[in-house]
Amino acid sequence: MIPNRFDHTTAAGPIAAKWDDAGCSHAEVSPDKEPYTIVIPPPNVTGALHLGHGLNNTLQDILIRAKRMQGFEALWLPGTDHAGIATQAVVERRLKEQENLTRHDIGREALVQRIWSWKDQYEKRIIGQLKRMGCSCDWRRLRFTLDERCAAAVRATFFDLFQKGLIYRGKRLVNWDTFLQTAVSNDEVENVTRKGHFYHFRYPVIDPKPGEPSHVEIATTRPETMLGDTAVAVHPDPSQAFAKIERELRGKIAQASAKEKSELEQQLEAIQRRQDAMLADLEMLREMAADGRKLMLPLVEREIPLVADEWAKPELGSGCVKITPAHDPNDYEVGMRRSLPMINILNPDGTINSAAPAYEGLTIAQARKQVVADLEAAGLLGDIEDRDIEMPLSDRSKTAIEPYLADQWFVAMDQLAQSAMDAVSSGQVDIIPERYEKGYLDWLGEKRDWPVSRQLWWGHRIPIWSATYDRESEAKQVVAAASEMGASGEVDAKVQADEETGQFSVFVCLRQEDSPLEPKVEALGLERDPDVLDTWFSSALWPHSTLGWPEQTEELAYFYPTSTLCTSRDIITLWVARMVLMGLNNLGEVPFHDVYIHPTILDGNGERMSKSKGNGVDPIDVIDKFGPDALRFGLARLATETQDVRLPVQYECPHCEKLVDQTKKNRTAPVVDCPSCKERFSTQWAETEGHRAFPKAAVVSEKFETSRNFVNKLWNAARFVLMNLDDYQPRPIDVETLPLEDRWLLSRLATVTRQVTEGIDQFKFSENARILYDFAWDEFCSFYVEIAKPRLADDSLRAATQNVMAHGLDTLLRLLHPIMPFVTESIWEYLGQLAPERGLQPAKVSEFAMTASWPTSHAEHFDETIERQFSQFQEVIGAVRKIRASQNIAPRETVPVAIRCDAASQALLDPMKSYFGSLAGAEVVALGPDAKPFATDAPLALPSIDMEVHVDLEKFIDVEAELTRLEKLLGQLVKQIQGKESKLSNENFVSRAPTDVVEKERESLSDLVVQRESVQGDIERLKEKASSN
RNA sequence: GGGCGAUUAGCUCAGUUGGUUAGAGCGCUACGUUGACAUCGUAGAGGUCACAGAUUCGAAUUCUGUAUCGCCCA
Repeated sequence: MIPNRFDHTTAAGPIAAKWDDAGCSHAEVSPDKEPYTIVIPPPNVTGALHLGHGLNNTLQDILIRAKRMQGFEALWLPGTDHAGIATQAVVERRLKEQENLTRHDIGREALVQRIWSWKDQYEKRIIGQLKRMGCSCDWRRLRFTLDERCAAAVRATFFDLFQKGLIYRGKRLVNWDTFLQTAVSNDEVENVTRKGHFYHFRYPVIDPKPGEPSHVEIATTRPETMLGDTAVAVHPDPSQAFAKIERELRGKIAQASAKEKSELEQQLEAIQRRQDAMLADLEMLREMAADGRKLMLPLVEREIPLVADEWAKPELGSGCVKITPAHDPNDYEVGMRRSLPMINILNPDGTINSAAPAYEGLTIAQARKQVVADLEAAGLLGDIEDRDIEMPLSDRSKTAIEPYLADQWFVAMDQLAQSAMDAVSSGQVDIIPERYEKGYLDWLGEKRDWPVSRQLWWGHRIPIWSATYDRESEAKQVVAAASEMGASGEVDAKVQADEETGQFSVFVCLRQEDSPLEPKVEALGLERDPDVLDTWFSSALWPHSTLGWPEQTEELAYFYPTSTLCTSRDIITLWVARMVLMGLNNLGEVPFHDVYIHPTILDGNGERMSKSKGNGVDPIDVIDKFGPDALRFGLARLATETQDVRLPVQYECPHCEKLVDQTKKNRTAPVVDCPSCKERFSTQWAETEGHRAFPKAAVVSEKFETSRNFVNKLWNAARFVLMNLDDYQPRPIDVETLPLEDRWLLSRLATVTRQVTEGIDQFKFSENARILYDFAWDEFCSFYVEIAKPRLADDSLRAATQNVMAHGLDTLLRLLHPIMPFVTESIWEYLGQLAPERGLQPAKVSEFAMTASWPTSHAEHFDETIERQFSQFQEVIGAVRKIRASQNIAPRETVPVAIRCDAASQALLDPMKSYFGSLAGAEVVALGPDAKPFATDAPLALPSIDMEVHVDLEKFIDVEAELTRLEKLLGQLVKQIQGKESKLSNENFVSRAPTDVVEKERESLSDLVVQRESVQGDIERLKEKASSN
């Protein structure tokens, strides 16, 4: 006997093992088949996966399983990403917390060793998560962005770009993370608003002319940066600047609502007052700047110029701004424009360096205090205002980012970016949904050079050896010596002049990993760059490095370009764009044809899921509770075309198993009181032993409950089918001879198969899930299976019913398999035991659902008339049920029913009379044009199909209930009739709307009127009857 | 400041090119358990489609503006 529940806890493991043993997910080069390839967006080994990854990977698996069934050689290539900064940061933080050591204490090799063991641990966990979700990756091809094959690809690419002159070294202002001591990209910086202060300083003017001020006032939120000031700027044309602001404000006022107007007018007045008060002074300063006046920078006693630059805003502060080119991005621009010196005042660890000897060694915070105190002592400190300041924070270390001038390697993006833009504009790469193309093109269009150095130890080390020389001839000699060491494809050397120092740098790039040339290059006095490459550099190569490039493997020839990339929108620029340009550079071909961008999962409060917030849900917790199929089905339903979806998150109380909504408050609490059973449970924040004494609650979402129920429904429908197949004999299905309900099922299967097949190609995951859910539940279970019950009991119909039923279930299993692989596989096995040969022309099916062929949509089975007729039947059933419910007739009672209809409907319904029993607890006693109401009658008219359904209430009558029902019905009818009448009496509607629409309205109005009269008659009769009793 | 998106039932979401009474799941109410399934069945209640204009005979749907929320970029 088959159990009445699908027990995923015992079933899923063995199923996965069988697939694995049979090599179902392994793909090989098969020239006679068309390839379909997906490379996984490699998850970071920094941490475990949450439901965002769950969604991403479920969708990929749906695609790959469907394509595999469709006969493609389907390869889903798995792997993980080393995630340079993130992973090193995690390991370093642990090192500090647990052993109070820094990376410098243990050294490069030991740190990298520790990160490798971290990687091993998390890679294992991630792969385990994917496997439990049922992901049918080709595990034999598992890759890691830092493995040898990927390293070879990185090396080959870097060398190629270097040789093409697309890699150069430059000083740039970078986002410096003083904790991790590395530059981070803009994308790894998050701006937060903090409370801070706005300090006003006075810088003395050197030798002011008569009438000129003795001091210039500036203001800053970061006082310590004044140590690196190299100028003070004033606007070159303050009066014009004021005029421009006034013009803009007036423009806004003209368009503003009354409410905003007064506020804007106040702003305008303020600007005017300011102009009156300050314009003369600012113009004088402008003249002083033109005249070359200098200021004395206090504390460091450096002469700095007063310059005219538009960065100074007359409307803000004193109208003058200090310029610190080495520590502020805007000031850097001013420095470039005005050729100012750039003085770096920071050591890599964020302490003040020897550029300001009096402050050397102080941290930024200490220096800030000291500078303010010293300026006050010197009488140069003005007001200190409170102010909200925007502060850049490192995503990785959560410490403040310092703009910092450093040597970095860059990839010149001009040509590369253009090629990636062209690939999308020309349609070689399709981004779906299309709206994401804009962001991609805009970002690439800026063609900003890509800084690829990271001052880290975890990553691909930059393969450049360098040295600096005073004389160009000397540098050229070294270049010549290095170039002679190997062929031009092995070694490349360049000289780069440094304008600032007047020195000459020699850069030598080596092509091979562990090249024998390394010691020779080092013997020339060159040193290898200590930095590693940005992680995205190696992930940019992922679609081809994983297939063996730079080797010309047969896998590469066969599986590349890949078919589809499935990812989330936050890395369209960081990753997708870079894969496109690297694929084009290295292979001359785009890496994939379709980029499908799926939604981002938010929690119930609309916030992104993350482990650090506590709202991250581990797919394993959901699988433990609801099963892998429920997880997958639930996630697939979320994948609509929108960009965010909300998934409320709950704790599952370990005592009573009730779900407790997660709120912003309780999600960071170490222990929570269960509101249902009043017991306590702990959370991921539990720290003390006291907390840990309470059992820990899993974090899940009830959204998966529906899906779990669906799995159960499917299981039980299959169980019914299986229980009735003991004497099954395969026989061809002859459509012409089948009764209505069978032909209806085949017609619906044809449509559903077509829709689902199209849905896969159009990435309509949610719609597919809905179509299959509705079909399986509302049609296959609620109607087909119910109708099959009496037929299976009838010996003359049993065999044909078994064949169609087995075929229907078979098709449903195949269509559902990509979304719910485990339960469908399990049923498939049972079905195979009883009906190993099945189908329209019975044939032996494959051993696994996973390897079964995808159903074909039989267009010839689609029959509109049949579907319309069947829906008439469904309407009649619905009418009987409504009457029964309104009369509170007990389900075990069978009610006599009379159906007044035309001859055609009579012919249709006559053979289906016996199904009224199981579907509506009714017995049809009269059917056709002559069917009459009963003496004690409950009627329901179905005017759209010209039928009336009557139920004999002789034994059941509840006059009050019936009157209530009829009067409610009458009310609805009257309302609808009024609406229609007013519509049709509107001359505009009648004359302007298309005639068929008007005609339809007229018809439906007359139907409603007929119905109203009949209901009124029923009410009167009933009232009479009630009063006569 | 710019871009993208969202706003529909208590909650989470559908809603095709404008056209009957705007749908589903969960939750809620009532009734119901004799072999597919209570992880179920049947019926029901529940909506000013964020707001304001415009276009149209007709707008959840098209356009403009506003508000709120989220994300990305500066």
